[in-house]
Amino acid sequence: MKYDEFYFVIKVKNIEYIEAFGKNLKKHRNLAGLSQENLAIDADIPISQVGRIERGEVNTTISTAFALAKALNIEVLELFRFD
Amino acid sequence: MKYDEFYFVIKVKNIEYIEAFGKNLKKHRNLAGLSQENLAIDADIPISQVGRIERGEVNTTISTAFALAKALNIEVLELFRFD
DNA sequence: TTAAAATAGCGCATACATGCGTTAATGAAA
DNA sequence: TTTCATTAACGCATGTATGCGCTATTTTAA
Repeated sequence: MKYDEFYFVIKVKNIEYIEAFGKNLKKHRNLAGLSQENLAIDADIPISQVGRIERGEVNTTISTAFALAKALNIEVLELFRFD
Repeated sequence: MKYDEFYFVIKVKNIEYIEAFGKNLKKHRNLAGLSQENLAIDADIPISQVGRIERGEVNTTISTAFALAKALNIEVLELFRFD
């Protein structure tokens, strides 16, 4: 078998967007004056997960976003307000 | 061993919120005049997934929300603007 | 400096979202 | 009615977010 061309189908899941989301979360957490640990406790999620989200390591779910926003005392859509 | 009281720890992942999100997605899809299939194609996700999200069966991710909003030609935060 | 607090980052098991296919049910138009 | 389009809903494999624990690194304050 012989190939003259190679085709790559790469599905990017918008790493930039996920990283921007994490950055924005961190911003709001600092504005609220909360540590990752306190935010995690208030949102009832593991502290390690807060770190992973802020670092853009995970593509988190809308229910987690909801829990975080609630703990931060802001509207969920504020976590999505960035460029 | 004898128990006088039973304690239940149930972690609800906000089914109402997930259902409201799906309802709102459906609203925006209809506003855009798109079928589930066309939206799925534009957003590059399976049509079955669009249906599951609209029906509130799945707790979707922020990157999927991003892809849907892009296909709908709206800001992501519009998908989170509901009560 | 040193000590304490905060964050980064790893490993692992489990739950679940995704991706892909299929059929059933519903709706709309002829 | 019949046909076609749309949506609902199921099954299954795979990837990955979550949850929990732990240690390393960095930051902050004393």
